[in-house]
Amino acid sequence: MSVVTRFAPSPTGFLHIGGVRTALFNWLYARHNNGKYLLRIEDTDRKRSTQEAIDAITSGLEWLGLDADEPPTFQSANLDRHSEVAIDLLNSGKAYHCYCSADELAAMREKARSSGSTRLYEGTWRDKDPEDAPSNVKPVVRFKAPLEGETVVNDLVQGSVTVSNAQLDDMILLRADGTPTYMLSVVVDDHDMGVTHAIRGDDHLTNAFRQTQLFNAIGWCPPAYAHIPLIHGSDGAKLSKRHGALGIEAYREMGYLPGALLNYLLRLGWSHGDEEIISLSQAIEWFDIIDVGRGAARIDFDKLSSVNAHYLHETANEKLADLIRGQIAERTGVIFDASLNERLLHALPGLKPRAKTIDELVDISLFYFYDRPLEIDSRAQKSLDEEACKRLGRLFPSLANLENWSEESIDQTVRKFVETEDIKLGKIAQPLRAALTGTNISPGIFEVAAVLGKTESLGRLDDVMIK
RNA sequence: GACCCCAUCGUCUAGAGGCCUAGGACACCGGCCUUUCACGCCGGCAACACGGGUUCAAAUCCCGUUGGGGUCGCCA
Repeated sequence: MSVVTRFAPSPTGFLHIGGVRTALFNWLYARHNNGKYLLRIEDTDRKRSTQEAIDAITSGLEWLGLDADEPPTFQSANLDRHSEVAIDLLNSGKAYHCYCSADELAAMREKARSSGSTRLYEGTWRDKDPEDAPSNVKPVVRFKAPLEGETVVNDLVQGSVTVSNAQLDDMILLRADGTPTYMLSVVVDDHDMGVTHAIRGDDHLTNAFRQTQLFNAIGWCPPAYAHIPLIHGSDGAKLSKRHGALGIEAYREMGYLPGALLNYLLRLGWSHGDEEIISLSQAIEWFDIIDVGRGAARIDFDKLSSVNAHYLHETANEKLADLIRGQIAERTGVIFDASLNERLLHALPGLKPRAKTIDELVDISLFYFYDRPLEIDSRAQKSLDEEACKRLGRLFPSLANLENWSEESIDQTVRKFVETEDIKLGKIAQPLRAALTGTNISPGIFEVAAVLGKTESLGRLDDVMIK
């Protein structure tokens, strides 16, 4: 039987990092087994589902490259089918109408909790005569769950998990308005879509028992379940919306690369020996659920950054230029023409190793593009005292006379100058850096001068030097 | 509270009874390189939650304790 997995987010909020990891694991497992990976939008809660959230999920997954093998399924489109299954269950005596009011239910819940029971609904209408039904109440349809014995889920991650059926009450299949509930919809859709492996968050583990019971009652075979541990915040608490969990687009905006994010997430809870940097194709080859860990993991932005830095450094300059050009233009006001594009491309090799995220890369690239005269920051200002400015003035002519403006020739010229002035290289290199970049931190200063070009370099020098 | 799950350096993890004096990565601390900041390289700090078993031998198996997490909707 060929493998079919699915990622089934509900579009009631953004696509968060835990969801992305669930999607990744499902995607990898399908790819590894030459199976199919499907996307199902669980939008049966019409009040809370939004088009905005659907778009966020779709574009997030697209950005990450987690492509589904078929167009997404919208659960809301299958409502009739779900209801039919419930009606069948009703007709075969495996489900029944329940007329309890919200107040009655609340009372039962209260009672169950104080008596230490998990079985919230008492099964009031399970065996009652339908003749006794109040005419003014629209009933829900409940599943007639087994009262005795136990239900076992052979989880691919957690192992065999058993719960006593006495713990599980009769879940609602159809609401009073006739619409199916999540528990029913998931079961029917998983079956209809041919899902063989349901890889999802650990928070669904208890649902697996009820879903298994439903599958059995209908006479279908449940998929293999794999409940992966949740991702916690750096404080160890649940990564929830309330605790500042972010949508995937926020990570994009923070300057993380999709490949890096995926690599980082993959290593959260899954490992292959000591491997840390793992390409997607390598991951497909190696990934198996057996290697997924059982403990929850905390998100660590330092490590994410470190992985991101690695991917950033490996990204081709042209690609990087495409990624940052817009932001540079926006922040400096420059309009990129052929020569500025050229400048950016030449600047990148020196800039790249100094940045961990796309954001940082933009930050440290800006000085190449600001218009003259440059704003000199306070730290750089310190190396531009009168003496230094005069020295730059004395250096200027020999640079102006350079015919071949290259990193090597600038290097030679400056070193010669250092000899004649009998000073340390730093005495001129730092003022030069301040003049050319407006800061005291930058790539090698000869490289900077070369990338900037002769005209721009001499101009920036002229702005601060004393003749 | 009830039920279920989990437990190796600060963090992510390797580890399937002897290969463990517990390995790697991030972070942190030194050093080298160097005109600055990085990158890179070298080195260091740092963990089997606790208590009982089982065994010739336990981080690895069993039980308990403690700690953490999840679930308990006519939400998904």
